[in-house]
Amino acid sequence: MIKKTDYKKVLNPAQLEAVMTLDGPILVIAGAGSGKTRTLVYRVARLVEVGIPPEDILLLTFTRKAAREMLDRAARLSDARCRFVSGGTFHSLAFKVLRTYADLLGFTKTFTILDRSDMEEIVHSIIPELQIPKGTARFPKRSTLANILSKAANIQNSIDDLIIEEYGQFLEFAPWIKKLGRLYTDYKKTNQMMDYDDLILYLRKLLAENEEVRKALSQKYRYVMVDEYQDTNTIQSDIVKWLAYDHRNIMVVGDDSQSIYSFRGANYKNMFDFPVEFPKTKIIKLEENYRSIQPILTFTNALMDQASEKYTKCLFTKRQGDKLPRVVDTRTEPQQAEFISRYVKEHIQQGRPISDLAVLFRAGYHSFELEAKLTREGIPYVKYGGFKFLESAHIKDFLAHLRVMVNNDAVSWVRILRLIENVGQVKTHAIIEWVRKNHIPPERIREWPGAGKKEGGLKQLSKLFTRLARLRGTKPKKSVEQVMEYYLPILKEKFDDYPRRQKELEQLIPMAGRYKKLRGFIDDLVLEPPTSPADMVSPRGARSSATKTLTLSTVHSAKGLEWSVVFIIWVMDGRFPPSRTYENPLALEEERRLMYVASTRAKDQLIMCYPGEESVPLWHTYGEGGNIFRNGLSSFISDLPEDLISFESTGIQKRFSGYKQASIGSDVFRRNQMGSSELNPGDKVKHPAFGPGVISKFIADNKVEVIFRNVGRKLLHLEYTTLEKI
DNA sequence: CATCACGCTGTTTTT
DNA sequence: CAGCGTGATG
Repeated sequence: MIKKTDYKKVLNPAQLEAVMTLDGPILVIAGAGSGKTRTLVYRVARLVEVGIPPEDILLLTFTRKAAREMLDRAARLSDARCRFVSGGTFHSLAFKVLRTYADLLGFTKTFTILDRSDMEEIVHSIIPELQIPKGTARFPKRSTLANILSKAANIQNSIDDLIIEEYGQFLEFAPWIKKLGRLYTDYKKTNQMMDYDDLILYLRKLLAENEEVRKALSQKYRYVMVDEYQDTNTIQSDIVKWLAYDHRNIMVVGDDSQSIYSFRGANYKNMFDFPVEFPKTKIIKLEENYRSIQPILTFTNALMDQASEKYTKCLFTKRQGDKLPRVVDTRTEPQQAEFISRYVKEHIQQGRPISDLAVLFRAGYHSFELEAKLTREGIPYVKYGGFKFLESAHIKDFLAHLRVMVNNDAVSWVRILRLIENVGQVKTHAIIEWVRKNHIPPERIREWPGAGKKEGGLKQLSKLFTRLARLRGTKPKKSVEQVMEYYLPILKEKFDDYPRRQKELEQLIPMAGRYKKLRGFIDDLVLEPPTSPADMVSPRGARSSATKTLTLSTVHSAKGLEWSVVFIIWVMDGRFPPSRTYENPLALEEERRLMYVASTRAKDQLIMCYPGEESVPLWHTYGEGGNIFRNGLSSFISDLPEDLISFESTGIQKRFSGYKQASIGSDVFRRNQMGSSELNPGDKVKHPAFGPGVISKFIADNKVEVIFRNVGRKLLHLEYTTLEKI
């Protein structure tokens, strides 16, 4: 069905210009809530309307889901053909292209994609090869190593530089980490594997070095649009350049103020470089906000005015409202929780829906205290963010069985075998070695010469694989059911909370039902993990009655969601390495952007809660279950003109002052081993941890008097220390 | 050689 | 809180 659209009626002048300009490079600077998606949707519709075949249009978005939603909307409002527009993430595009051209890079077309935890497992398995001397303390753990390697790949930095800049505490391990990186790369090559970073790196390589591929792609995708351009990294922006190299029909949309993915190499400066790369770029600013009331926008404008590098834009709105954003100065986490739960209760009493409310946190674990409070008060809530469905152990276990059928990879074998009783690390590796050497198909695993009575589990496993082998070539649903039958007993044995996990696993059956081939199912699961809220709800305190929900969320997963009242909990804690503290102006900038993103989610009211300024210059702790906060109020809020925000205080007396270090309660002590580990202001952190080892060493080195209490059977509890007065 | 219990460490965000 | 390493036990 094709509807004629009167664009002038539904778009404002800036949006209209973005929609009607079809050729040549365009940069759309889309402020928060300015109808960015709407603009993209109409532009897709317009392109199709003027006769561009939908499959010639490429829409790169942040998530696959975002692409689908946009295309559905475009299809609904004008032309059903919009559904056939090519849309997806950089990674899914790369995957499609690489499946076709893998041989040009020395890969087979059936290479395996590694997700983050696969990567970590491989990294972990390589560590012994480094032959690190025994007794070496604090070698980074697998997830940290994976982070380092991945980030180095993403920002195109040497591992040395990255370690110096961001992982100073691991400086002494740099040579080993570099070696690890090389071994990991080798491993991937010999096993025909690519991780997420490789996908985009190889795509760029293909485009840069192979003119044929570039021609083919730019002929295929004659119109390219990129959403959330501020969140692309340099590699991705290179890909964009190559894709548009021949035709220059490229539109990128983003907001330099909303860049939140710098931790994985996103570079908002791409927004500034775009007009340089593409001369004669048309720059269009969308500044009218349709979401918030003016006081909130005035506040966010003022916030971003402080940014050092930006496209100057000024958000405005026609929405009426005069409530100022409130800053509520609490002193402890329990107080924050108390304040919010009281607000929520009043809100409910006034008969307003609880789903109006959202609480944004920068990090998932900042919500623990509030979650506990809400649970105690019987206030239902849903938590978004946190660990993904696919990353949980049971899902990985489960899928490993299927993956072996598609690709005999060692990572999956390790998972599968470790689930069998009486098979540990040693036997696992012996079996894998045996399988590899003798080219044993999975169904013959029971023939392993080392198997005795104890390893009866191998027989069961063989049976499973025999069944799966028979199902080869059929639709994946049946295979999934077979694995389910095999795995459920293991699940029940392994996890106490198996009912929940079982339910999650059962979701896989209908998903598999939509696929014809097992391989496609698995590849999509890795590249396109289910991201609906239902999938993301964390086990912790989640309620299924989702009608009345207070949504807790990290800033990140809050993208694209809206609420009337938003609380922002802004915890400044001392857990980050030195580059993230406020001595670093770049970190301040990033914090400001995060705050901007968070605040522009608000519709009517915005309430910020955070610990107030203390006179303790270094760090201090709060009571039971508290956090270590660093220097309270953030400078970029306190610098703002007073009439933009209203400050309130819950008026709790200062607990500690005048000491470099105040007190460490035993509970807090257990929880807060992070943070600044040298206890001198301005000193660089040498250890990531602030645990008993570091404390006692510090005490010894500095000959500081310390009082130990609660020296129990378990652990030396350091309850109170007093260091020198400032 | 596997497993269990215990103690310790390190905790963001995600394709 | 969970994941890791270690050392004791079977």
